[in-house]
Amino acid sequence: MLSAKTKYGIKALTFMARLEDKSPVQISTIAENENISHKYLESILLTLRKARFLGSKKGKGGGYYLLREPKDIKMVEVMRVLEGPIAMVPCVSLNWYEKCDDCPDENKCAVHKLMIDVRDSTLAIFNNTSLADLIF
Amino acid sequence: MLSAKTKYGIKALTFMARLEDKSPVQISTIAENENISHKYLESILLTLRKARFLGSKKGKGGGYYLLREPKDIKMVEVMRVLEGPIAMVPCVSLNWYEKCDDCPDENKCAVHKLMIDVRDSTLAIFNNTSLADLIF
DNA sequence: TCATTAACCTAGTAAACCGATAGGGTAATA
DNA sequence: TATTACCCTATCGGTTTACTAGGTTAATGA
Repeated sequence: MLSAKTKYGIKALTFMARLEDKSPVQISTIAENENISHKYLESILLTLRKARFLGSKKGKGGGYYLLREPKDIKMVEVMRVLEGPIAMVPCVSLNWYEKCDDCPDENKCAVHKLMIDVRDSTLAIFNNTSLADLIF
Repeated sequence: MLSAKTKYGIKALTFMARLEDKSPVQISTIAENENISHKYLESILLTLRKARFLGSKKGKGGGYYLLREPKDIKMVEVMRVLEGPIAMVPCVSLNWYEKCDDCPDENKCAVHKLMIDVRDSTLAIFNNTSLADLIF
């Protein structure tokens, strides 16, 4: 299951990407338009800012804004920041690898073999999709 | 994340598929060989039996056995029984569809669009992989 | 200068989910 | 008829998740 965090994060990013005006957008604006809890969205945008997707401005007229062009924001980066590993099992994760306790030889493991295929195809999609591709 | 339930279920199925002897295998045998808790595996095999992947035999010399040839067991069926929906969000699920509360129009939703692609590529893999493909 | 605005940050919580266990019941075998 | 091994329900402890509370800091502008 995709977490609400990731879902909301992507929605917020696309909301910003769709705007003509490039001046800062307030959390409330996004929260109301996308039907997301203000406070929860706040924590998500904070994460996205720390990951260098967003910049922010405090005080009156402040808010968040995209630091890069939508076409330069690959979904694989967004997914890794918000959702974590792309792989369905740690033993096939490229960035969060972890050995299974129970598996003596992962080269003979059926789950491992299957999940590598799934990881690769999912990865290909996230690598080839940018934020710009999701706006229409 | 893939649940332990699904992981153990697939391991149990491949364990059986690899056997020359087609007589019933006891839970304990699989549990010991694959390092799975006996009691937990028991509940998983029960699920697989109810889903008609396995048959069972009670009493001494009893156990579980595959009802179909490994090549005729598609992973998409196994995944749906053990893991549930293939899709990462209910709004793109073919078998467990559910509308999002927050989304007024899912045709304009970025998450929806992205997750349809992921679902389709994952589905293709599970459709084209049988239990027999995972034994080597 | 100082009130207002809006992002920043830490902590906490209720509910849900998950992996595992307990403890019997039932049917088949020898 | 004792043993074996599957069948079934209930429960539990730990973790994660979605969300909330409540205050701090920095920028704006009247």
